[in-house]
Amino acid sequence: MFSFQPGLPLPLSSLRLLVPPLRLVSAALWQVVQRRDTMDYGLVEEFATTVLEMIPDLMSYREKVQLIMGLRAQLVLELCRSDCSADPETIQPHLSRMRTCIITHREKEIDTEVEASESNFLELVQTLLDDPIEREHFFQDVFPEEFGSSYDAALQTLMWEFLIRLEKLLPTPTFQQTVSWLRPAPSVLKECAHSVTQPQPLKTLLQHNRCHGHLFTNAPSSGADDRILSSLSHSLSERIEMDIDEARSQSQSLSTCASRKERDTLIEHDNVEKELGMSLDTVKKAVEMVDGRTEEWGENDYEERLRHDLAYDVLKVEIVDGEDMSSTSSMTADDVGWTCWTPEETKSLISIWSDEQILHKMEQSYRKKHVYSEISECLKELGIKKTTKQCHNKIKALKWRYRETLRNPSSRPCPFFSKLHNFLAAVPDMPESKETGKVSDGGVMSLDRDKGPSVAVELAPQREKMVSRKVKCKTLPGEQANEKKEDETFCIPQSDSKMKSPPQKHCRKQMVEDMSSTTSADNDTRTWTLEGTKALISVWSNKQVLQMMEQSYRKKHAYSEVSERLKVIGIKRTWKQCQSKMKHMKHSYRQALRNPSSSGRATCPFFSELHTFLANMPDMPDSKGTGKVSDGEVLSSDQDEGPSVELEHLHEKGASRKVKVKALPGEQTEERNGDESDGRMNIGRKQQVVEDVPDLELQPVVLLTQLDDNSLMTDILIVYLEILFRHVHLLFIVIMPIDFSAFTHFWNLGFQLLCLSARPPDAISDLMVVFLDEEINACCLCRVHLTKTLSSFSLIK
DNA sequence: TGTAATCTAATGAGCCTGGA
DNA sequence: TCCAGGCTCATTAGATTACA
Repeated sequence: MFSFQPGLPLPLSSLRLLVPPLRLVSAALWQVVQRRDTMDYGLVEEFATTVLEMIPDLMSYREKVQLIMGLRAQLVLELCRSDCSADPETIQPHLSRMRTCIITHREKEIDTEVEASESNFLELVQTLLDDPIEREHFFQDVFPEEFGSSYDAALQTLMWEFLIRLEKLLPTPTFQQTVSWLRPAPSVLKECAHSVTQPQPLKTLLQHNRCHGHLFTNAPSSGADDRILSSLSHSLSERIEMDIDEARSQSQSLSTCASRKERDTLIEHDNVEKELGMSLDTVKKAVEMVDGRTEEWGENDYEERLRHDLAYDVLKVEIVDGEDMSSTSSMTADDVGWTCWTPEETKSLISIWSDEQILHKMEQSYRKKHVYSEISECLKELGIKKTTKQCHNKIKALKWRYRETLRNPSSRPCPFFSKLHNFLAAVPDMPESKETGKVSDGGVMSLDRDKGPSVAVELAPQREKMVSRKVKCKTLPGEQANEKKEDETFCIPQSDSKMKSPPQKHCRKQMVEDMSSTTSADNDTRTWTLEGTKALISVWSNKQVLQMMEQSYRKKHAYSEVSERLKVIGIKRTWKQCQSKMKHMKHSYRQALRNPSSSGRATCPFFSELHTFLANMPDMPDSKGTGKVSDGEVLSSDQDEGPSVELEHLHEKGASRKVKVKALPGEQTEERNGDESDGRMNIGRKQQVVEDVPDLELQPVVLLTQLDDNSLMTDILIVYLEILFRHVHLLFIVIMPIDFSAFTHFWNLGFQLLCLSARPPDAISDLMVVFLDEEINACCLCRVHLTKTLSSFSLIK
């Protein structure tokens, strides 16, 4: 995959024209590992670390640690081998990095084996540095055995796995996708063409391909060939008549014109192509932002560029809320003024802050500036540029919020409460809670029983906390004890702040539940949370709702229906609120349509989701190239706009998935099946009825994998599923072991989880993953382990 | 229905005070 | 003098309201 034909190497300048940059770098990294260029392992490790921080689910904790530590360890040993580099000053940064890696990727429970390995390795390195004789013995006898060919083979396997998964995650877009993603702007052509201003690399590349027999003969002449000559030959009056005729023919039928048919075929093909790319829309947007950002980097700092060009630390920030945070991301710590801490950054900060060494240093000295400075440095190593002062401020704010939550549970809940609680609870200077009771080492907070059900948080000593990281939630007498793991219980993404989570008057238990995730009802009836908005979109995009909207000019009943449907899934909003929110979103969507630039899209964070059903609405503006709507049919696809969101290609998959499309009263009835679907149904005007499909296939089932903390993957999945549920009535899925929060995330969006219906969500521990559609499997970009068979699934059902 | 104005919440930064 | 805690202010952005 990464190697070219021997004897016919292309120069890098030509390769750059042919191979996507990410794949090119992947290939280079692979070669480094394959050739065992140990001294370059640092760069390889940095790349892997950055990607894995962004996409934690790409590899398991063990795999991650083994890959990253494995690379770094080889580099350290290589440095130790040489007399000139075997000094603590050179080695120490590498060891610190290994430590950071372990902390960063550490999961709920500390892996003692990993910790022991690290500790032993540190000891080994220290010995090698201190004792030259021991060092000689080690490299002569031990090293070839322990760090020889089998070590390299294991490292190569891990690296290969990593690169392959990355490759699958970000498949190279097709030409059609690229066309659809390219924003029409005057500078685009100039910028794109700039990369091929030097003719030689292009010439070399073309010659190379010619040698490999990729030259194709002229394609058969299409009808469009003569169209240009034909057009040029008409007079003005004829032209006007033709335009009128064409408009008429468009509104009546697409089938009368052969050339149009042909174009539609292309459009359909284009749509099908876009289906695959659809899920990658979010990725694509982020990549665009990254691309834009690379201009800001100087040409000389290659390593820095490499890291940022490929690192998805930028992506992870930007795609969470669909906003372009690039302006702050690219600044140096010193440049930044009023900068936001993203959830990921805050998590990293907490992760470093909660490290025993850091905590110990905090405790040791009243003067803590150097500790904040160290935290700042650690963050910098993770690619998070924050000044000492900013770290200090943030820690202060987090502590303040944590204390406030302790003192007054009815106050605004503290994000990351449980994470902070894991180590702050044991800090001696924590205040006593006014309402919830005392907090002391190893003690239990007493409850304010007058406030109704409450939660007692067991405060184990800090060391124990670091290991178990569990928060015990107790209910009042008479209620069942409930134990939840901390991350499942408290942590809500801070990014949600964008969608607001205002102060709520809850009892402690309520607070815990609210913070636990997105499952619980959206109790605040005034503001729209991220999940609430997504749920609204989900309901809005429902065929019946869209139909109600279309049927009458008076839409109150439709908004009421939306309100009711939201209520069912626990989101209480009046129809007025729904109307207002929908209006607002529609407006944002329109603006984004009119202004297809990235800034325009930034005003509409749910563009992709809205585009799936709003694009076909008759009252939508005819954006530049977005597609014209006429008589309920989309006449041209959005070739110049964002990726299409239709999934008609999925219909093609199964003949059993026969979809009958019934026209509304007065409209002509037509019948389609999946194979015939041309992908241009107007959802709002037509009623789809699925017939003759077993209940099993009618029941949508969510596909979940272990993606809970991965915003990128979750976003992709959400978009994908939302589309899927509208267009495809088949079953696949799922799941487990899975983090509760991931499950609830989808639950809150109103997705039904067939296989979970019989058991409470938190009782699910080891359910199966079944895919009924291979193509979907390919689209989902998920690691799905098919460890059981279909028969297992029927058991689950 | 679209849009501008206003309201509200979240959050980083900074100021003040007391303590080591 | 420095730091932490407590608190306020400024900035930002989403939600809501009012009006054309």
